[in-house]
Amino acid sequence: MATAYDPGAVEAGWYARWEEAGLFRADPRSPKAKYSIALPPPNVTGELHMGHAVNAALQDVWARYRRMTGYEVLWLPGTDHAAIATQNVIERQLAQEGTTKEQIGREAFQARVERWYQEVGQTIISQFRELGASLDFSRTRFTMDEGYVRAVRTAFVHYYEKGWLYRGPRIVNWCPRCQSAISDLEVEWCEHTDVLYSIRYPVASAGPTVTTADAEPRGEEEPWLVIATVRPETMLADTGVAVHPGDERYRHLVGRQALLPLVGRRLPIVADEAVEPEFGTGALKVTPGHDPLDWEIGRRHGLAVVSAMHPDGRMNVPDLPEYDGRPALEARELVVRDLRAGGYLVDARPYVHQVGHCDRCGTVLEPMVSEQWWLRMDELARRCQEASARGEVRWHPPRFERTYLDWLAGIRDWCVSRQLWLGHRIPVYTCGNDHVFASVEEPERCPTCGDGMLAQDPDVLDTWFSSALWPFATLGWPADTEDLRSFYPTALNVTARDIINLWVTRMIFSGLELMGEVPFRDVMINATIQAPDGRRMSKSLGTGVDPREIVRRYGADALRAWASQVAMSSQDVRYDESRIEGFRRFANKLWNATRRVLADLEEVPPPVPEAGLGLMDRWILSRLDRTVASVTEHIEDFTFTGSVSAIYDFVWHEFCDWYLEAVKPRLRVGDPAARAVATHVLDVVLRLLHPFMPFVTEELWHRLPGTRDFLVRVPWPAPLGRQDPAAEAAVERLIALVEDVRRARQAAGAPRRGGRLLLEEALEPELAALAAELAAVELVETAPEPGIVLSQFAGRVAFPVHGPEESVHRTTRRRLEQELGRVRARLANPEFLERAPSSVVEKERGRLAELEAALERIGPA
RNA sequence: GGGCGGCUAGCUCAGUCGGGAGAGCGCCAGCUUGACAUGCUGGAGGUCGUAGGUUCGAUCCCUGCGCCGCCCA
Repeated sequence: MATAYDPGAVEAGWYARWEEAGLFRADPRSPKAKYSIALPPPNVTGELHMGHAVNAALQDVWARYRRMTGYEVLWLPGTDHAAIATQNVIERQLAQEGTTKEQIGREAFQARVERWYQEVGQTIISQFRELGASLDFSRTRFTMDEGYVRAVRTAFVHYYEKGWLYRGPRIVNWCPRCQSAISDLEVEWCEHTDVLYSIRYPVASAGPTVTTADAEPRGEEEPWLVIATVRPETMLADTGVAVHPGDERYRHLVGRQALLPLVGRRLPIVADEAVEPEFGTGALKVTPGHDPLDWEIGRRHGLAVVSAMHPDGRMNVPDLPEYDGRPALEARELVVRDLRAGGYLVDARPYVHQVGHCDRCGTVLEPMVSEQWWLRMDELARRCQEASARGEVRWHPPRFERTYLDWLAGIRDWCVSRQLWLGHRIPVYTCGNDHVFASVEEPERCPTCGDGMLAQDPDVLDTWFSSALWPFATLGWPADTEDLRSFYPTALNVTARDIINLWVTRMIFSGLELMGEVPFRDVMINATIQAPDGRRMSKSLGTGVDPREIVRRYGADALRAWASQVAMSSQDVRYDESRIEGFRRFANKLWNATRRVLADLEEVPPPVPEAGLGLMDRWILSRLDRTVASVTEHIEDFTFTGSVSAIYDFVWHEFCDWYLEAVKPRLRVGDPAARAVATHVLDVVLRLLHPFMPFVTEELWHRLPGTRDFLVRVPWPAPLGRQDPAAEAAVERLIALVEDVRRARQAAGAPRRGGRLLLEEALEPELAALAAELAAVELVETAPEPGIVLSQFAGRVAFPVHGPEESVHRTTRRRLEQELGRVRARLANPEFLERAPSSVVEKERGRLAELEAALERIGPA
């Protein structure tokens, strides 16, 4: 066995053996209880990043733990076609080659995409294998594979036939670069500094006659209104002016008309609650075609909708040739120039506000009116709320349930259509006689008139529409499959919090509506891993971390243990490589501890005997029982941090630091109890650690004597009922004594070994001898003079050097006296004695006695 | 504007059903210790963001404030 743990050497080969043994292949006919997880499918936009690695590590803890606790586990992998994101990736590639998707055409584009899916899909799967993820790759799914297409079409037709899917012109977030609508949740808001322009809109005279656009003030009548806007070019599509109904300044103008500068259109002046009287002058230009709020106002007041922009973001105003066809920003400059020339521009000042960007390509979004498909959300949202009220989905941490409920409470209909080349085509057809119908199957003729000239809707579905079906479409839905019957609902969904509403919520209502049951019982939200600077990891900024690089340097086990320890933190976690490195060292520690135990094993040791154990044996078995309980409880509570810490501390600071150090001589001479106990502890530790560090535990497990099945098929350890408070108390005294002597030795500047120790407090003889050995001193029966008085344990020790005793005592005395002062002050408070629980008071009195005794032993200065 | 979270050692983070403040890394000093220098031994380092309140007692509970981050509008 190598003297140093080498993750690369340990991890190579195991995954293939696991797969060969079919360990991760789920059997729907197994009599065991079922436990399933649908892996959140990574986008096929590229390779896995740190977020995926963390997410997968947590799921694998559950998958392996549940297998070891007797469940039939299905952890189902797959990938998501991520239409808009993938299309962007391919478009960027094409741009680099100096072409565009329009130039190569739909067919060639499709072929490109297929090739890309193949390559990236393979990379992603091999990355999961490197991480040790115990996925059932025989069931790998893709959101565009044949069966999945059927699921998507079935879901669509289901909603369509219920009347919940409708098509209509509405204002949407439009990305001029992607040339597609995107949903509210895909808007990324960024702060921008723009210019806020104040513009005069003349008020038309009361009569029906049209006045000239550049009307001058006349008489006592209000000659104009001033409106404010950061997007002056949109005024070309204004169809009204709105003021707040309670605004005295404008009350007399409501019902009259304003004249739109540069255009000459008459704009009704309406009163609407949505106007903020404090903003600007309190008068709002209403542009229903290019602003969501204005769209609502326009609807309430029956204002016309004018669209002044092409889908690519250029102006569409044929009547105004000087602006027509120009990009929005260019048109903005021209409009401002002309307003200024016409005397309409009152003011222009810098203005900081939030601007929506496409979260896929970063382009500034243009609210625009277009024809889209919408899914009615009222009933679906209500079902989610009811399921939540019944406690059917448990969130971890629980507060995230509110993220979901708050969103549902203010929900709006879901724009499910996208104007992309990539994705699930909307299964709606129109025949030559204008009959419109939806169909799961590819139809040949119109079901109403039999016409065969069918045109399919050109749009595709929002990717999240298909992702929402993931937990059951992957199991074969809409077919009634064995997998679906055995593994739905799934047990768990582990997800980053930024997709709670994009994905988790939509899976829940899709499951409730299409399967009649929630898709999972538990939702575990994993923290986001940030770059060390506290910002999101970003590929373009070079702050991203490639998990494969980390695996290469520290091992998948170290990466996973770290992920388990940090990823349920309350909030984001900054990436800190030294912590991952710490787990590599931990694996080395475990490796060497195993090596040490194995070095003296000649054969399979007997089981741990009931009697004849030493105090150290009883102590470590007792501590082990507590560790088993703690690790298990923390997994069940979704607080893996506690599990990892419990096992780390036990292995390093109890088993290695004290037990192994203590029993080395016994192991060497073949003490059967020590061999049995040490082997047993390793046996249990490797099982406890396996879900977190599968490779190194598997490797060491198979090196233990005896025939060994794969760890994931070995039962999860249960406490042996070996808790032994007496042994724990006795060994605590031993530790206090050894630490006391070591501290005194270093404080005195004494050599590493040697010295005489007198015990003035009872300690079991076997522990006394052990303490002398561990502290490298000789036990004596008479007081060594001069000696250093110990503080935690009653005793004194003399080292071959003399002189520093008093300075050591001074330091100790100062420490003890400080502490004593605090305890005395507390006990001097009559209210404390009266009101604090007696156990707390007793504890303080005990400490007082200990401190006083220690000071007494040391004596006065 | 509304909501949520964070603020604990130099750094990254645990923790506390209210009762002697922890880990890893880093730092200082010393060690070829019969498993491990990916190690061993000892040590330094914190008014637990801030101001109040409740309490015998607050890092923990309550209120206000500040800064950082996220979500929603």
